[in-house]
Amino acid sequence: MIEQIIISNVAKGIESLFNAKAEEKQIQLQRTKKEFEGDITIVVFPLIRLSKKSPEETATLIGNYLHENVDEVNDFNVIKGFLNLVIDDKYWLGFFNENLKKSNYGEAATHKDSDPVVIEYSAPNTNKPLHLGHIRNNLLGHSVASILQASGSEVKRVNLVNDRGIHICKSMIAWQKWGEGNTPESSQKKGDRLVGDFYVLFDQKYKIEVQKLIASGVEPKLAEKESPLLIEAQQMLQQWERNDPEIRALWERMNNWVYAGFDKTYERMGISFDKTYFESETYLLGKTIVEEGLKKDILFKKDNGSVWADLTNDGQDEKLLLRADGTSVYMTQDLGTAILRYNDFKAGRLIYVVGNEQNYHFEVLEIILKKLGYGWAENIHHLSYGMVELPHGKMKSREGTVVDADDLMEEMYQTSKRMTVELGKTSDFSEEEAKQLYETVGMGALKYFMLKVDPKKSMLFNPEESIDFTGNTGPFIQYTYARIQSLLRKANELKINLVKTSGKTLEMAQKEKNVLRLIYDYPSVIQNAAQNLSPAMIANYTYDLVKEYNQFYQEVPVFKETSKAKIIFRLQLSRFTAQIIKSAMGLLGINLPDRM
RNA sequence: GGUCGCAUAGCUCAGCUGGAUAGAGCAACAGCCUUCUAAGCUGUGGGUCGCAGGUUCGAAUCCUGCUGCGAUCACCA
Repeated sequence: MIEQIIISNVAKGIESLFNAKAEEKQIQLQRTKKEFEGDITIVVFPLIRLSKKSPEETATLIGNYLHENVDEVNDFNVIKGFLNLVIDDKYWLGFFNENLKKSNYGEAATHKDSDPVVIEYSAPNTNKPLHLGHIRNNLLGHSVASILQASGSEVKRVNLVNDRGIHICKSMIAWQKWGEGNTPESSQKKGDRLVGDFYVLFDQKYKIEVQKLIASGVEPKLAEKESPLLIEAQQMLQQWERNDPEIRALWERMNNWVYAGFDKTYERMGISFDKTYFESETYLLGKTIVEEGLKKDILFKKDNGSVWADLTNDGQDEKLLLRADGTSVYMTQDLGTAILRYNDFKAGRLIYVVGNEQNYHFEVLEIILKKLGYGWAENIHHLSYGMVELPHGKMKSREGTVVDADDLMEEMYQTSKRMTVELGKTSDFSEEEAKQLYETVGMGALKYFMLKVDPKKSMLFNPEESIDFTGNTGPFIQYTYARIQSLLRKANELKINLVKTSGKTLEMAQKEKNVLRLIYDYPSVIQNAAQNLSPAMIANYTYDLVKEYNQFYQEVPVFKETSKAKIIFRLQLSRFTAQIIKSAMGLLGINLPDRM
């Protein structure tokens, strides 16, 4: 790496020039700004303490030293406190030729010695279909997993399905009462949608019942608690916990409808898991751990029998872990599943992709696990992402503003189809090819839109305006890729051999070099994105690369060139760019068309 | 009220561990298809980086306070 060469030589230079020792931090490199000549810039301000000379003088002395002692440094210029180094094109071309044939360029080999990263995402409830919020969650989780893999980690993707509880009982009751034996088949509805509809129906009937009670003189709060429907749901939950065969059968039946529906949604989204946990199988897990903690006096019991963790020394309040009746709460279960998961995979790291509304929960989870003696709890990482907001605020099921995942994906398909047909892109496509293109572009637009913003920031989605297809978008990147494929097809027709390298003596146009410089950055972009758990970094990098490539494409024609070597170089550069686009978009779960 | 997070162009977003005149896209306007795909390229206009202090040779970036927005603080999940 050229950066390493420069840093070590700057250190040497400082020693021989100023008789001083530079710390690593003091040698700061950055990319030279476009408006100045050069490739790499050294910021000399931190070094003037060592040189005891003015910034300009220091820069000039170091520049001279590097010019004389480092082959790759061809020239330099000094502007204020910035030393701009011109790196010989031979270096860049050498790098290019060396890496041209690496099919997985940018991706690091898996380090086998370290324990796997376990990443949880999706975590749906089985009482309603997936919505916009889940889309961000799923895309983020899946993409971060891919990025970690590419950076060299072994990764396990897990899902934890919330398949039991009062919510699913509500759907079950509504179905029993008003379902008329309807099934996904008989109603022609996706199973998750069908069950979700019954959940909504329960809520409607429940509200009517509460209103009636209030009208008959019952206190509003009491009415909400004493509604016969709600009591029925609570009783059903108890029956479920007692393993009542009839209830269990219905529960299984309806959940299976939901899973069939989820599978379709996941499939269209391109999301998958290595393992799926079900809460019905894990919800009792935390109890024994809590009881052990109680024995060891790490936790304490209140007079009514409820069990708590005292976190007042950790800047938090007290946290309930077992109710007075001995039943567990969300936190209790999560303690249990964390330990289970850690043991299942010998996890080196546990990542949870969960919205930032649960920041508090995860903070407390980690503290309690540590208190209970699980040192690995510090390897828990909550990938806390911002909410997806609509122009008028959050999604609210009551106001019918929930954006359904399936609906949104279908809309993206239709928009993609409309745009593509308007542009006349598919006139020579078969019907099958055309459909595939609409899907690829529509999903590409959606995924890129969701992933290009920093995960921790909340983002805005406006259902009124459809997601763009021009500018910083998925389709723009896909389009560039398709353009390159077109070039390569033509090269193939012309029987141009792209195997042999073009040597180090080629003269590059500025636009070519710009593209090459970005290609050079890709491996470090992956590492950075992995470190920050940020698909946005991959997206923004790819956009920069593609934008730069399009400038090259527009300004530097390939096949008009008379020099054979240059034609080959430009095609290789194009192919290399396409390869990176494919790799990077792969990390975001975005497919690419060969024509569009 | 306590805790945590966010605030950059009309809108949506970049800006890596502090470094040069703060960048893109959308929208607006003006150009570029007899030339490898115009879902593209070029140009113009648009900013007190929420406000006020502080640290530093240097602050959108770090610290403090304030304002605004959001989340959270349940014997809910």
